[in-house]
Amino acid sequence: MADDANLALDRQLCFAIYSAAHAFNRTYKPLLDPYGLTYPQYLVLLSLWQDDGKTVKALGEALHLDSGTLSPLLKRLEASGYIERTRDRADERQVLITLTPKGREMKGEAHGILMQIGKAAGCTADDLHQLGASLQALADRLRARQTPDTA
Amino acid sequence: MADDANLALDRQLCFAIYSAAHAFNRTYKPLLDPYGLTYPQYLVLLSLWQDDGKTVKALGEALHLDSGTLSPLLKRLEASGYIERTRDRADERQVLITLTPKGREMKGEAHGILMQIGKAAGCTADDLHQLGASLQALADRLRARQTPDTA
DNA sequence: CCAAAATAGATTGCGCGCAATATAATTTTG
DNA sequence: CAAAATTATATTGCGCGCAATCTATTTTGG
Repeated sequence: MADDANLALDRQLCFAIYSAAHAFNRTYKPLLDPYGLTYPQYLVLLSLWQDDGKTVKALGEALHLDSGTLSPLLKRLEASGYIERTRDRADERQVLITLTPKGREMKGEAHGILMQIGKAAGCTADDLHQLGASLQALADRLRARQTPDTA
Repeated sequence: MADDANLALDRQLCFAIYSAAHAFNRTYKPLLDPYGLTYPQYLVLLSLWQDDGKTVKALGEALHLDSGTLSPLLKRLEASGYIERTRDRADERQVLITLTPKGREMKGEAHGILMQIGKAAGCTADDLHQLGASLQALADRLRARQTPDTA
């Protein structure tokens, strides 16, 4: 019956995203281990390289993560010397996240890491861009159903 | 320079997969909560519906998970009544995972869940299938670099 | 047949990811 | 201007996900 076909599709897509995310994680791990970084921590650095000096909240919005995840993660990133956490003088509730020199230097290493990933992914930059765009669009649609902003 | 463009691509794709996986997770959560299931537990059921009576090892290969993840997860699935864990008489090292009646009945509920997801994803079954295939291919290429099976 | 190697699962420790809650600072209201 | 509501971050608890280690059971080889 059609139900079984639908279930197969469900399994295929859900599992594809789930396992692609894990495959990425596992591919990055050996590349990031030498720097004492995890994949989510690397994403934080990617975000800061683009735009340094964010608040925790802004970082959370950029990465779709909440303070329960970010607070301890950022403490570890500070402990390993990549970022600094400073209370905003003007609004003491906020914590500003800024790159240290070590954090900025790491950006230079990222290029080599990227090359490795590109090789491992084994397709053209265009293919990757296309896939990324499809995924982002899908994720955006899923998120739109969760938080009906336009009330 | 080109490096910055490459970094942007890196950020886009890595982040797209990472955040799409989380978006899926968050979309499934409210649908699975009423059944006391988590997303990885649901994936185990999907796999068993297709092929009941696997060993832990076979399940791990199907889902790309190891015993460190599966052992406690399967114990929870047993505790909530969806599966049974029985030692294989012929080889006492192995544990066979089989669906309980409750586990088999849950397959009927999956159809409704799937409909919800389809609606939330907001695209045709064909689109989803296409995207799933691209992702699976990418994940396979990434995994191929990690474990050079063909030694 | 028995010791060594291999195999299947389980356990431990650590880092997310998220819900729920707590705390502290700021803003809004009465 | 003080109490209440809001906002930003931190903490706690639980379930993965994975490396490393451990135990128990085959399987192999001498």
